[in-house]
Amino acid sequence: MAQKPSIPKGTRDFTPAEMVRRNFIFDTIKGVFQMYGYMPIETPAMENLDTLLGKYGEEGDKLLFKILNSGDFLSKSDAALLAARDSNRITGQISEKGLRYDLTVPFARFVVQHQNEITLPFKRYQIQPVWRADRPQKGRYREFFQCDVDVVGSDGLINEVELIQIVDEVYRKLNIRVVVKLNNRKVLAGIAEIIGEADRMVDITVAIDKLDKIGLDKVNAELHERGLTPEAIDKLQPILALSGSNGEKLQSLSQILSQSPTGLKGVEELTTVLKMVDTLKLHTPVELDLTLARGLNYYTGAIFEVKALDVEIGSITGGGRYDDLTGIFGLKGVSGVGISFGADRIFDVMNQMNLYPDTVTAATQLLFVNFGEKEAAHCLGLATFFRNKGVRTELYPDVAKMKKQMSYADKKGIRFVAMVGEDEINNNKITLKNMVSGEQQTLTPEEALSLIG
RNA sequence: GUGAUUGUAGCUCAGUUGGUUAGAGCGCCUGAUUGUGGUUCAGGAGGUCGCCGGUUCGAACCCGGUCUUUCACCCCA
Repeated sequence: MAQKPSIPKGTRDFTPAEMVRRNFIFDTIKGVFQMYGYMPIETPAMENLDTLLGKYGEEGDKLLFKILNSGDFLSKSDAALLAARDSNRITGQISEKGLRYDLTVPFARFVVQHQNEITLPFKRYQIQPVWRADRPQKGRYREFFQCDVDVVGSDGLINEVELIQIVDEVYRKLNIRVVVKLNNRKVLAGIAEIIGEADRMVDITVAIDKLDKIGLDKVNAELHERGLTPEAIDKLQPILALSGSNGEKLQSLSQILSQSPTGLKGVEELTTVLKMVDTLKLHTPVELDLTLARGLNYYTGAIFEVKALDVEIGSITGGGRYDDLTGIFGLKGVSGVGISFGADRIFDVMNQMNLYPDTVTAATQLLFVNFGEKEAAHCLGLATFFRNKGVRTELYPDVAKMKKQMSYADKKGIRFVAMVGEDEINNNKITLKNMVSGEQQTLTPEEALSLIG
């Protein structure tokens, strides 16, 4: 019985036409990364579960895809837990591997594990899929590609600047209008500190992150719900109301945070980065956004987010500085900073706006019609001639009706069809048909080449 | 995890208050045209109406469950 084939929720197949476009995106991004001295690495799709667990917060743990142990995994598990149907606790007994949730944590693991083979500062890029057991929705998939660039082992803020420069360059090459939003965790920590809620930074940031979306009143309501005192919420108001240029915001902040050394350090970092970025004269606006929080709680300094200006789709790139991610795996004192381009969202944006240049194609340029065994053998040699000259060439593999072979060329968007039968073989010519104009003429291979090239 | 929403031919979609044999456009296949595609014309194939169960004399249509699609929330690229 033939069953209807399907793929898991939130995953997708990509057709050749789509892959050509996706590869254009990947190649563009990769090219820019390499131009800045980042080197590629790859890590396994699956990691040991204890590498992943606890790195993304409670919510992140829930979104991890876990892999069932091989063999008779139930025989070794605790009967009482099984009987109690306690999924959370039974998980540790039946699963010890999980699919990677992002590329940053596996990278941190990689750095620690290979610390003797790599030279700090270590600049790497990594383009691989990640998996999250989320409910799919607009711009959100369960399997998607991230394109990460990170540098570890360097505290210099020049790295932050360089990353912004990379963002600018990638999106200029892809022709997507974006804005870079910049914030700093130290500033957020300072704010939490001076309003007297130092240990509630995550609650505060998660709430104010929604300011754009739900408005001030609802943010205040949520802050209250999350257990902040009315006094603290009151003190927060002037900060939420901050406006003006980046410079003006920084000025106000340095006053507001004057009692918080951490906060002031954040302001100083932001100032330094923004000053350097200014001198670069980028196309992309860089905006200081205090409401930018970002979920991942391993960030300790700069936080970035990039939003597309012409398409409503959440952020298409994000990242930040993490001072001690490798510490969890036993290597202290190595700071990292990096960003991640969300390839699938970029793909969605590019598709929606049809931003691909016409040159994005991998179509065959020349098809040899197959008239029979003898003719095909002759065409094999001719095809090699054209391929050696850089023409994407194929020979139809079967002796099929002309109509079928022509329509194959038509559907594949092949511009030229070569017909080589007995006459052509004898005269060492080929009959070349231009599928767009419909014209055809009999030529020597060299003449044909100049027409195709 | 919470709340909605979708599912009929390969694709996009019609399908009346529940009533005989479920339709259209596009695509596909064959021929008109044995060395000529895209246009035209003639013909043809293709459907357990997502799946399981229930109500009914009778279900694509009503009810329940389940899977899937899309969307919002939580969270996030």
